[in-house]
Amino acid sequence: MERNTRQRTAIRQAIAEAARPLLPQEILQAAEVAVPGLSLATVYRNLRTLVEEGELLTVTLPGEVARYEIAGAGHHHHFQCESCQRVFEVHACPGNLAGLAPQGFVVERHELTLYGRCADCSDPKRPASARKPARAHGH
Amino acid sequence: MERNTRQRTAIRQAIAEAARPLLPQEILQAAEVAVPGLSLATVYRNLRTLVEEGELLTVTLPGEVARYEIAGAGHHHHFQCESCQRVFEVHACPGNLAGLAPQGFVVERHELTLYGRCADCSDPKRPASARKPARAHGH
DNA sequence: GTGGATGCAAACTCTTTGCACCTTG
DNA sequence: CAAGGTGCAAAGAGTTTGCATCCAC
Repeated sequence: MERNTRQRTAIRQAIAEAARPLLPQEILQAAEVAVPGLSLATVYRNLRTLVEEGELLTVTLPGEVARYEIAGAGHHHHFQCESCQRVFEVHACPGNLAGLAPQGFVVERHELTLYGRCADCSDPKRPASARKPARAHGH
Repeated sequence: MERNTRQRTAIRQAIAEAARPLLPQEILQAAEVAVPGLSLATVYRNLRTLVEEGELLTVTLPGEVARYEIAGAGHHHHFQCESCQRVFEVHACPGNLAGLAPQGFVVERHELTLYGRCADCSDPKRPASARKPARAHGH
């Protein structure tokens, strides 16, 4: 049976408030404000549980680690800003992609990712350097 | 200056012969036939070098580790078979995706991945279980 | 001969797991 | 109070790197 712990509540809320797919690290940062001492392992365990329950969706962009978003928005795609690295939902779809595959291939679903500049970063009045990127590690 | 070692030659050839994007592990397996004792570190080092030189392309599908393919095929997308997990090139593109993003977003490029059954796996005469999957790990 | 390349093992990042303790229902 | 949840640290997978040795040019 499912329990409602402070930790789970804080994790759920952090994702709900973000309105965009978040990294586990970002979720930890947002949720540990409400629950000091929250561990990354707990974030991962809850993410898995919430995905299995269908409350969250895993968003995996090419070459990126998994992000998490609230489920229920229906079929959609994602846009990643190449300036701030943040990911946004795109509620549009080119559709009708079954014909693109070679002879004999059966297309069942598709993933589309758009790249470019988000509204903030393409606005000359608000340069990218003024905003905090969604991830900061540099290999 | 670039050198042509037996290792680099074997790695290059393994990828060229595959005609589809390969995992580092698959490249190692194919290349160590020609160069016994080849190490995975050498595969990774050469992959990086060859990508930097523009000879190879990194193919990163959502939620998958990087694969590598020969560069120069022009703009294309990929198809992953959900039965054998292998990845194939798709030389078609829906095009004209710039209009899908929200107001103020600038689309510069896109990635599209199709999922379904490859020609082999959708052919009832050749069941998937008869073919070797491209990756075998099961978390 | 010398600088790039290799093999090995250790280090690193991201994620999962074992275990003892704690907390919710 | 029992089952599920948590924190910590250790373990795993995939990838990178330090270092001594090797070998192409």
